[in-house]
Amino acid sequence: MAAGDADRDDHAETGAAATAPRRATISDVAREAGTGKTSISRYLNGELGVLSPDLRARIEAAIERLDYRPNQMARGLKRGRNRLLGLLIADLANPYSVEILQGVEEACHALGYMPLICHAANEIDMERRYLQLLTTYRVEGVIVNALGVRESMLKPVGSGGIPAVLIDRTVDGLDADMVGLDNAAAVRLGTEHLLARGYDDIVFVVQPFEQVSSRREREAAFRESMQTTKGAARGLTHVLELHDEVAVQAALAALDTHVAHAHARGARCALFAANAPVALRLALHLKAALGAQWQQRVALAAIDDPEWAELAGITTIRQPTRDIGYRAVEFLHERIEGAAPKARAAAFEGELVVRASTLG
Amino acid sequence: MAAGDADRDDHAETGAAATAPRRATISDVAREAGTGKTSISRYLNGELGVLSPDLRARIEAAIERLDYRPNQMARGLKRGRNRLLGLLIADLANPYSVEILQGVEEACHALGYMPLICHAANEIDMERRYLQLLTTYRVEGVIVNALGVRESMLKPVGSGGIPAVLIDRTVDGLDADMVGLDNAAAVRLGTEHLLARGYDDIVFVVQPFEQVSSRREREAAFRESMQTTKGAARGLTHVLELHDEVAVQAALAALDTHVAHAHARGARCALFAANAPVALRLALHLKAALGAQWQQRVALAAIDDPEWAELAGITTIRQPTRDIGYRAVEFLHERIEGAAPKARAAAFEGELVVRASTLG
DNA sequence: CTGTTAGCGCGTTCAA
DNA sequence: TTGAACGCGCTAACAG
Repeated sequence: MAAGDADRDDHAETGAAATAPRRATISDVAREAGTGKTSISRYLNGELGVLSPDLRARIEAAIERLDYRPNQMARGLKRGRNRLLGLLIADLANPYSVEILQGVEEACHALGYMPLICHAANEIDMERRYLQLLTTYRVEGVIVNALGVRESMLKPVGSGGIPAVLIDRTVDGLDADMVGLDNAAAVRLGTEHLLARGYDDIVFVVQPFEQVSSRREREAAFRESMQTTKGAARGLTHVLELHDEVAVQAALAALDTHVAHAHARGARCALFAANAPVALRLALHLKAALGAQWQQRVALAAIDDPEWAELAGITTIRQPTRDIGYRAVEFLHERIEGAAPKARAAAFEGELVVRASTLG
Repeated sequence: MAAGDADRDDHAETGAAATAPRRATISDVAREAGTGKTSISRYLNGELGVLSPDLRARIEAAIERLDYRPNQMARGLKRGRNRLLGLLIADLANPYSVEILQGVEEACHALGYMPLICHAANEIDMERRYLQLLTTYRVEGVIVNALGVRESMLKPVGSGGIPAVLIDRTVDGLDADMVGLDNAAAVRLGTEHLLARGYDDIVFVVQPFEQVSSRREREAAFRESMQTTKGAARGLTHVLELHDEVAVQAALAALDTHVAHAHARGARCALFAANAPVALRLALHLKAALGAQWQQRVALAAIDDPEWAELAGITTIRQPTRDIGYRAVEFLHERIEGAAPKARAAAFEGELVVRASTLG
């Protein structure tokens, strides 16, 4: 009927199936309050002292009546900041990540940011995709906990680009802020506990660690802390590629024979998992291989403290995940505000939680 | 050219500490390619056939050179759609939620949406806050899995507002799409399994269920399936308020005495947890109270199939979480595209996973 | 104290 | 085939 373009007024109250009653804009509010957009904007931005009580009341009423909500997008477009923080997580199925998340959210909440959470689900090209997407949405900063990010991906981030902070792992050739566990200390804590408990054959089990700095550091720390030990305890590293079932089976078989030999030798054997996913896989295998009483045959310790640790009774090194997440946001915030361009790093201490598994 | 306004070229490579080299805009690209913004826009929107090969090449080059990324915010502002989907999750610490998330992400990926994940961490005013925030960011739709959302909160959502779909639980007085588990069937599956296994004293353990529809439904289904049973099996419901430690202790104590009495009576007792968090709490308690061999004293089954279920050897009813999340997005998508205003519901079937716990 | 004006980065007519 | 002009919802100078 109408020859015009967008001048339809069919959004009248036609009952229930009304076609999306356009959300009120700042202009609508201005009209409703009988004033200009500027005053509304001022009101919204808390410049209260500058408004006459009368106008202020009218504005309040109008906003209420129209159920008006300022459009963050438009706001961001103008201001240049949209209060969005990108959060790239490699694997949300890992309880560690969720805990980090809580800290991040808490901090965002406190500092007025809105976290845009991206879950790469361990897929490396997902990471790339999301990183681009975050860029596209003009997030003010990114917190990255990823596996395959190359320096090239964050190129625009590190130097002249979006402020970034890394969690738990660094990226080769990229100098960004970094926050995580004090891996060396944590591993030492675990190793020394096991040694003190009389275990003299310790196997450190870790996922392929070439790519991920924290894994590398933990493994190195393990070797070192075993070497500096006076005793004749044996230390060995086993690699578990969790996403390759065939490889896992082979590795577990190798582990089994190692444990068997140790037993035959009369040694007391302990497994030290580098993180929760590894620990879970080990526990499942041990249970399947040795029965419900597996705990009495081989000790298991791990970095990370997942919810089932207590149930399985394994000794763990708990990370202050909440603090880590919180600090990450703080770092980012400072950078966004334009502070300290020198790359910083925060390493938090882990806490040893001794459970039945290593009391044998 | 110089008479213009924003013709500053101070973004030259001044070294490392360059002050945030403003991201290229569409105008920059146009200038670089020696053309107008319109052509760039066309190129971006895939209207390729309308561009001369020459221009097209120049544009491509310019974009490459400037590392240009279209600003989604501005784009959304104009178009009215920003491809953002709000996702409100009550508790990410619950593995169920994370699994749902995977399905949602997968679907978003496929349909071209960007999920904006909000984690309420079981706090009811967080939910409110986030719901407002989502509105503020003009998400095109919301997927809600929450505990305290009232009809009033989603008022603007249900009828004339943002399209919404509920996961796992409905909201009183709100007719939105809904997707979740077929609770009645799932509970029946579990109950019948337990009865068939010879358990004749079954305790259904659930969190306070007045507010959350799925809990209500599960409890009702439990009572019903116990009643329709011919045998003389006993059925009882216990409530566990997980966030109130005092109440939990009391409830667990009551549970203990119940189990003891059952044993004294010579009955075979089984616990049926309404979800994973409850199951975990129960398992932890049983282990503490009965020792590592608790499994042999009392059977434990649960709805939900967390990663530790296999480790603890408890029988579970696994939900097709991925499908649920995926379907939720599909529903939302259809609605966003302006389809079917009648509220639909999708109930997925659970799958019984029998483990040692109920084979006693 | 208040309103007017000019864009933010982009898509979309409408002419050329 | 291409480009100029206008406006999305909002904020930030400038006047009044």
